[in-house]
Amino acid sequence: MIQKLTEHDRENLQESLATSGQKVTAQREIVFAVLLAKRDHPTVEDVFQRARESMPGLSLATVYNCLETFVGCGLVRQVNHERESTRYCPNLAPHAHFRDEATGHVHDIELPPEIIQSLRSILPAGFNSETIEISFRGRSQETAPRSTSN
Amino acid sequence: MIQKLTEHDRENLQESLATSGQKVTAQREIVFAVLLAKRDHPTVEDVFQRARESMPGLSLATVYNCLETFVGCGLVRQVNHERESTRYCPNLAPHAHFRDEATGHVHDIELPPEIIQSLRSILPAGFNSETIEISFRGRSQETAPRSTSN
DNA sequence: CTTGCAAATTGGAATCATTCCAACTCATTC
DNA sequence: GAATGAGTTGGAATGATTCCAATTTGCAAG
Repeated sequence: MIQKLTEHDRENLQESLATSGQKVTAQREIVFAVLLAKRDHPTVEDVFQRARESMPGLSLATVYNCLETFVGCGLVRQVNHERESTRYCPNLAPHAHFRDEATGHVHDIELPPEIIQSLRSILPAGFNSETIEISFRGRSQETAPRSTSN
Repeated sequence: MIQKLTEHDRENLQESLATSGQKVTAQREIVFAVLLAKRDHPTVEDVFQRARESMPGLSLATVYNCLETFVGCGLVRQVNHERESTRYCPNLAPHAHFRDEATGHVHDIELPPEIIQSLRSILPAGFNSETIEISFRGRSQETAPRSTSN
């Protein structure tokens, strides 16, 4: 069973929602509380299960709605890039990706070895990573249609 | 219509496949050629459409198979993390994620401001990014069940 | 208090990428 | 030229997510 929000967390919720013109509801409180209670990067289904313990009537659609709302007003982050079709690229050189939110295009960004080095160095002892994925998202002034096809 | 593979690319394909005990087939050649022809990070559906121009009978399942094979033998990369349920986290501080391939657990990794700085600096002029996502994947000796729940 | 409205919620249907599967093809080996 | 096994195929199944139309709720104005 999920404990109630602290006064502080509740205010935070209330303010963030208010900023984008939305209200605190019982469902939103519970979903938010679930996220704060156990920070294990739950899936929607996880959140749904946990929240239902406190509010058996809660629907999955509402969990989706709440989470979307929270992401929208910056209360939580989505860990996986938003779900889209998987994309493939034959560029095997280390590089990051930049996804233009306006056009949907993905550009390769060269990745200097120093950066890869320093990234590896932030991993705590005992963490071994074969793969690092870096992706930016934002807008670019696509001057010429390069990067995208070559 | 997709041009044929160059001698060099074909050898590359042949060798990579051979290394993991697999053969070059007409379908694989075409799918590989499609990937090399236009490096715009196509989706499976994109690849399917393009490849079909050269081989009308090609099936979608085969495109999936080919791409999986290529990823398996290191010929191409998957740009989106493999498709899984979206996950959420209320940790708004800048941090990277480490996904343990053995357990599936996702750990937050602190992200020093210098790194964020230097990452931003590799973006070419004209690219503005609000969001950077960094994720490692590998194995960790999960000494204690921390990070994952707190 | 009621009435009425807009925002939220709900359950179920629809969508879409992906996976699964059983049948079929094809090159090779015996 | 039959057996073997990898590869391919189309269609069905799955699973996450979105959509939608029908309530319900929270509040504000009368």
